[in-house]
Amino acid sequence: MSRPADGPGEDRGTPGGEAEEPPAGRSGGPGAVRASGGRRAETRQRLYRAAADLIAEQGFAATTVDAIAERAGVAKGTVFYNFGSKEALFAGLLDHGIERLAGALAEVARGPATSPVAVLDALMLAQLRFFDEYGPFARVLLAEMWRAAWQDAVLRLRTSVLAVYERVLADAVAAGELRSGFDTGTAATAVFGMVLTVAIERRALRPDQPVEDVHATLAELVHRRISP
Amino acid sequence: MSRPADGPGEDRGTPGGEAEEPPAGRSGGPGAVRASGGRRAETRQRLYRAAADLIAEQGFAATTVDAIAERAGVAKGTVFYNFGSKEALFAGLLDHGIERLAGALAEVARGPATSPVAVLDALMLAQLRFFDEYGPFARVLLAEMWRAAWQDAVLRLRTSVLAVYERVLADAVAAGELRSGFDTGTAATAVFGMVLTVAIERRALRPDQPVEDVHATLAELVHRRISP
DNA sequence: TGTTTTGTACCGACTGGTCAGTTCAAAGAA
DNA sequence: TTCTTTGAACTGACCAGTCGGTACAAAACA
Repeated sequence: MSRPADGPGEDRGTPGGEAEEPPAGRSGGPGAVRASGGRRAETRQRLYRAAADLIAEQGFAATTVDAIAERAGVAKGTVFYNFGSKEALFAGLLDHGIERLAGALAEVARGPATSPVAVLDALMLAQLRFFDEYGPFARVLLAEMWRAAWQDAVLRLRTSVLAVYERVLADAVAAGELRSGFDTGTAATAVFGMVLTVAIERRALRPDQPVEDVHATLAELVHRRISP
Repeated sequence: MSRPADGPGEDRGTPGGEAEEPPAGRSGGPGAVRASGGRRAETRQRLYRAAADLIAEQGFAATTVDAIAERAGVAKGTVFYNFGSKEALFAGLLDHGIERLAGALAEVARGPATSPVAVLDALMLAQLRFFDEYGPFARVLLAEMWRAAWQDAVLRLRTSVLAVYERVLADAVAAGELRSGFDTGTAATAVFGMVLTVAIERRALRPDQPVEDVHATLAELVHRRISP
């Protein structure tokens, strides 16, 4: 093997790691860390988007790395340079999406304090809008959420997304708007799953229906406005 | 091959078809049809169950026919003898499950006529119980429901399962329990997705919690009993 | 009655193709 | 100079589907 002198076989520089940051030259050069101010980040974004699109259509296993690279407009080698493996790319995609969703919901929850029911409403709308914008990600999440392989991601989903719902429901209990003893954990999952399902269905089957209409229906379902 | 004169190459007996019934000897021998009293049907059942288990864990593409055959305790050839292809096996599995679920819900809807809200309650409980019993199928359905490849099955799901929910919601509108103009289609999907998600979550994370408790939470969420 | 034929159901080694991941020299960017 | 990307060839594992063949029960026949 011709490899010059790169240390014992194993892998060469192998940059693709978990790190969101660039690999950080092991030479410790100080300036090197911040590195290519965003070129690499942009490549990763493109790969995330391409992967989400394809995996939403075909599933993880059926989607080839070649196809992802082609759709993203990069060379196959770039995928492995950036992520190291197909699985790591996917794990990164899940994390990235969950983080954004959690951010969107947390922002709503931080908003001007009104009644818990109003906040719940706003959360559902925010989730609906998020999945409307990132439809492929919604499908990927739905399909892969319960696979044992990605339990880490599911855990993050629970602690960062479902927790927002659960907190609001707990507030509602505290405010006397829900019976005390109400199972806020199950209800949080229920609302999340409801919104996720409807968001996907709307995109797939009724793209013309305004998100706001769908949201109104869900709001009516979930609280007392149900009554005529 | 010893088969006498079976026509030009193409496929030989190629039994694996859609038919639920045995292929039925073309010689028309009357007794032959009932054939080996359900042996084949039982093999198919075993294959359905094995496929559902494995696909729930790993997804369709990642599940090999070899693995399905092994888990079912049959030879690989038998899978192709019975279904013709991996895809056809999966399509059969979806159909089979949807048919059973639709049957369970339709039976509830046919029951003694009470208020629409009570029927909605009963439907949710029935769906919860069904997915509790056929957990792997629930996960398969959730994960694969939106893939373009299985649109036929989704259509059947809509016309035979979601329609039951939609009808009850329409009854509720007619009975004045919901505002007229309420979007029963979206709401039906919402309820279905909510129950599906919660059923999977319960099985995966809280297997000890009684289904009835989960149902009570959902019931409170969905209609006016929400109020303290 | 015993024997032969027929068709169903199943078996499992084998094949042809596919794909994740590797390697590497060279070019572009910062 | 160093980091990042390119592009194309290569490998080794893996897998859907095939096909020659077996087992067996129920006709059909003698």
